[in-house]
Amino acid sequence: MVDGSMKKENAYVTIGELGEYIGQEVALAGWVVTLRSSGKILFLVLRDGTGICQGVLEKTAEHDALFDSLSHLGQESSIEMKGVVRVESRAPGGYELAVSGGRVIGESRDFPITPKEHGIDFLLRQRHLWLRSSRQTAIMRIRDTVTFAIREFFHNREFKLVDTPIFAPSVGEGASTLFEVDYFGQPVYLAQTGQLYLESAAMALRKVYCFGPTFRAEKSKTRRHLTEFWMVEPEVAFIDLDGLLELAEDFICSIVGKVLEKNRSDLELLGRDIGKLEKVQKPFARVTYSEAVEILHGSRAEKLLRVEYSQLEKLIAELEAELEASTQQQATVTKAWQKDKLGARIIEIRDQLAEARESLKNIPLHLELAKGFNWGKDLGGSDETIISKLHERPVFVTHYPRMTKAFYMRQDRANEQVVENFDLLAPEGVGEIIGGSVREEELDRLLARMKEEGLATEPYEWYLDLRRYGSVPHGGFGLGIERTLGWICGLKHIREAIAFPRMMGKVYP
RNA sequence: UCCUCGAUAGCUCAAUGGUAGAGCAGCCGGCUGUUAACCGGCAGGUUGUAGGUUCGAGUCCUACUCGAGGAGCCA
Repeated sequence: MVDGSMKKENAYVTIGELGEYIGQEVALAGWVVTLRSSGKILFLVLRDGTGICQGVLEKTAEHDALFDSLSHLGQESSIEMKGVVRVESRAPGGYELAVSGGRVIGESRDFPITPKEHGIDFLLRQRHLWLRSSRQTAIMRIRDTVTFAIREFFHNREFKLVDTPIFAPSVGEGASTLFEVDYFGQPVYLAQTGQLYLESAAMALRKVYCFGPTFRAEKSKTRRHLTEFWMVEPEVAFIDLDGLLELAEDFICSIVGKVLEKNRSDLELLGRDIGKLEKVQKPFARVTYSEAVEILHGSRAEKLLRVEYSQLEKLIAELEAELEASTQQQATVTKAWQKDKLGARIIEIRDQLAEARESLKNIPLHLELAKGFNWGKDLGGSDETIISKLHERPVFVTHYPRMTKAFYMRQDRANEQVVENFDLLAPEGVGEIIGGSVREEELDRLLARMKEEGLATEPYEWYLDLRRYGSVPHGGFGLGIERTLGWICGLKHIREAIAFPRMMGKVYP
């Protein structure tokens, strides 16, 4: 491209662009990741938000003062580091800096997050600092790709972004699951969806979407729940269920494709099985709710759970053997650091063992839930897991019983017991990431459903107007960003998918 | 709301009912190619809270608090 000086946004070169400066002297600015000193030589690993780079400094007469000032820096001190860039296979990242100058920008002492294992409670209390770790930055980069891919996808298809309100005056069903806010003496609720407002906008712009935070006050403490999460919701006029499924399918393929294109190294850092993401191609399987119930009752589900049960038993036996071996080995090794490394591995094995035993214990319960499932109930978490594990790609489940779903979902004219809705279940047992439906466009049917649910019509008059003034078939869906990221990144818990997770009983920092 | 498990140094964890320890982080010293470097030293504690059993409790019992992940509910 152009010469180096033209590219600089300021006096500093970033680590990401070091490859273009081999043999040249550059100045980097960043934070100290680790620092090792051997008396006469020191290695300083710097992180600047674009990558990591090792600086090497020898203690010579010329650099004596510099050596002393750098060798006493604490982890995460911010510094400026100057030197000549050279290729070095032993250095992380492939380049290193022969340090010739440096300056402390901001000191750091006793950084709480050490290069050791930490518990989740501690890490969440240090979330503002935890964000700096390689794993967390990888997730944030993937989130950025996902967010951008979403906007790009809708923009390219002529969808218009419409921002819907966070304060919602009335609630649909289940008022207890929303956060109440005092709005000048009047109770309002933090939005759990922008959908009803979006339907209005779809009657204006035809294809619209909203993308923002959404709030649920459910007292759920599981790995797939947050009280504040981000959701993107498209809404389209003149669309039917098939059209919605196609849209959702293209949407998911587009998002996953972009992440595969832009974040391979991040996925590798997270230890994600990339082959599983590469299988995310059209078409996705489609089963109706009624078929899902049959699957749950049938031999495939039972076989799946039995296979899983024996695999878990095998895994547990292996882990127990390794635990035994590691424990014995730990008693025989002499070096303290060897004991420590084995100790860390033992803790890891115990964690995995505990998790495997928990899963094993749950399988008979899941089997029982699946067998005892009756048509008319909503699918439970374990039921969804079973359906999703039977497929390598995401699966659509459509046509749920009318009575388990919201009043605005369109009744199937061929079978009025069910509605034209769908959930999209991500594979690998992740479960629901999308929920959507065609909306009931006939005023009379909508009013009948509201009556059935015992809903007052008065707060919804504006919404009913959409059926009075040129109603058209329309529909849409909502995608949970954190759940999607959890699936793409292979996270155990979606709390890592957002910078500052809000969970039941956790609002700090 | 229910079920299961847990709480010991800043962090991760040890400790048959019998003198509370180790590693990391911190501080001091040593070491010229380290990859969570290594070696030596120093410092670091009201064992979540309140009771109880006992000659003696980190360990046993009861209650509570907080946390983890399941169920329900949901994206």
